Amino acid sequence: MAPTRQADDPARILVVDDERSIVELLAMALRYEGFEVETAADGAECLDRFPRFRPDLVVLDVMMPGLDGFEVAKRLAEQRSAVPVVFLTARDTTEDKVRGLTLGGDDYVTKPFSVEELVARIRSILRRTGVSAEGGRLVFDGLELDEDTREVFRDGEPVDLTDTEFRLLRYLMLNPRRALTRAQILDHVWNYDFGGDGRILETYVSYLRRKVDRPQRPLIHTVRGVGYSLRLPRP
Amino acid sequence: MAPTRQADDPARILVVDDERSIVELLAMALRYEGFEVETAADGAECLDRFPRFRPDLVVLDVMMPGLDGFEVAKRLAEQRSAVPVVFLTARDTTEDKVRGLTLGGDDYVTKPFSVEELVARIRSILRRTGVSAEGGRLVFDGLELDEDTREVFRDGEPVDLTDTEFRLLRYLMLNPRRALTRAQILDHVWNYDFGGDGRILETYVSYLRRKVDRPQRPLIHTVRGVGYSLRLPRP
DNA sequence: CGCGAGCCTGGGAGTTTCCTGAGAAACGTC
DNA sequence: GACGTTTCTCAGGAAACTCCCAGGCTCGCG
Repeated sequence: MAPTRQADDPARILVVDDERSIVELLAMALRYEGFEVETAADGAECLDRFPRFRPDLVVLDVMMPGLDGFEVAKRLAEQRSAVPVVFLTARDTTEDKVRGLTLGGDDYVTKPFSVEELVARIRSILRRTGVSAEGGRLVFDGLELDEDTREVFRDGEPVDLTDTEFRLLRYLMLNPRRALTRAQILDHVWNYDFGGDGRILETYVSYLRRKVDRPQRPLIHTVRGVGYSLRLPRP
Repeated sequence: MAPTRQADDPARILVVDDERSIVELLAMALRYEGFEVETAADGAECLDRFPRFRPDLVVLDVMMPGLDGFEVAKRLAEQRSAVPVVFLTARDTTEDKVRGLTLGGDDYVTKPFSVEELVARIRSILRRTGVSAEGGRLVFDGLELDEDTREVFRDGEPVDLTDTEFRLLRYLMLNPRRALTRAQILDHVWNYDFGGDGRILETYVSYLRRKVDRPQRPLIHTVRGVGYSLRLPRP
């Protein structure tokens, strides 16, 4: 019998991709985020698992052998399931193709994505569909970050951030006070195939400090030999 | 029959490394910490032992003859086991290689590591995965140490510690009232290949006393000829 | 009480880690 | 295809940290 979701149950997510490593990466990350996860290796398996698992959301690769992602989504829609879909597309996929197909509550993320970004999109959709109650507004001291509008305020003043700066700040604000290691931050904020110099983190911390931190009353603190931490300054 | 973990059972840890000395070092340290430990000398043995032992966490060397650590982790994941892994990597292993594989609840530690650091990482993961209930906050008299935020308080006052100072204090607070020998402390807090002067311990004890101890009501006591002990002062 | 071993701590050298500016490369826009 | 924006690389210099040393102090013991 298909489980029936209660208010406080973890949301269920079905991950569909033919690349084993991607499926594993996502399953692990999403389970860690507290979701209940099942996986499928192709479209047919997805359609097979769907009715029994009854996910709240499907993460669906577009490029798959056999049924492609769009086709699968169409069949799901035909079953009168209003389940939202997050498509995974290759970078070179023309955006127009994806648009048009992502009309409902759907969304899409281009590979390679950062895990943090995908999780944020999923959370955003679940908020809109009312599955997850938490609001998308993060607040810490005088800092405010709205995940849905992507607006950031410092003491009420709007601040313009680039995409990477925004994701970095969001990750810090999702883990206030914790000392996050450089590796954790790089893993969550940068794309999963980022192979470059880890010192890029320092550059972006520098950018962020300039834009959202105050020389007096700094919130972004270096934890030497470990990483960074968002916390109140010592008195 | 595979044992089933009860709430208060010790967590089970499988240690996999081809260097006998490392395996023994870790097995001893972890058993002493109250974990149930099994060991394996290579990837094949790990995969063999895994289903029967059903560990809550695997400590896995990356560089091993035959199956390497990544490959083993992949095979474990294929068995739908969501077991978290702590990878042991050589210092010169590029971070990028490990990144992307440590996304879930996983983590990694570079060799040579300090035993204390590895144990701390293990505890942190088990806390997050809900296996171990204890919070990451150590308290002794007016001293508080938060393992997640890496914050230390003396009578509510925040204290800034360097990395080594923090690890030393954490080790003392994990073993309150016990007289710890110089060798024990050096073995746990410093990297296992530390070949320097053992008198460095005195230097760091001095630093710590200055930062977290009170001249009246000292907590860090010298046990002459043995080592140090964290305890209340004699009245 | 006096001696020696063990311990404490200030000073400082050497190394590691971090910060930031400058600019190259990639991307999107008109 | 030229421009502006964003991402990323690189390098010099500053700062923080680890570790060693040496002189002096303390404790325990004879």
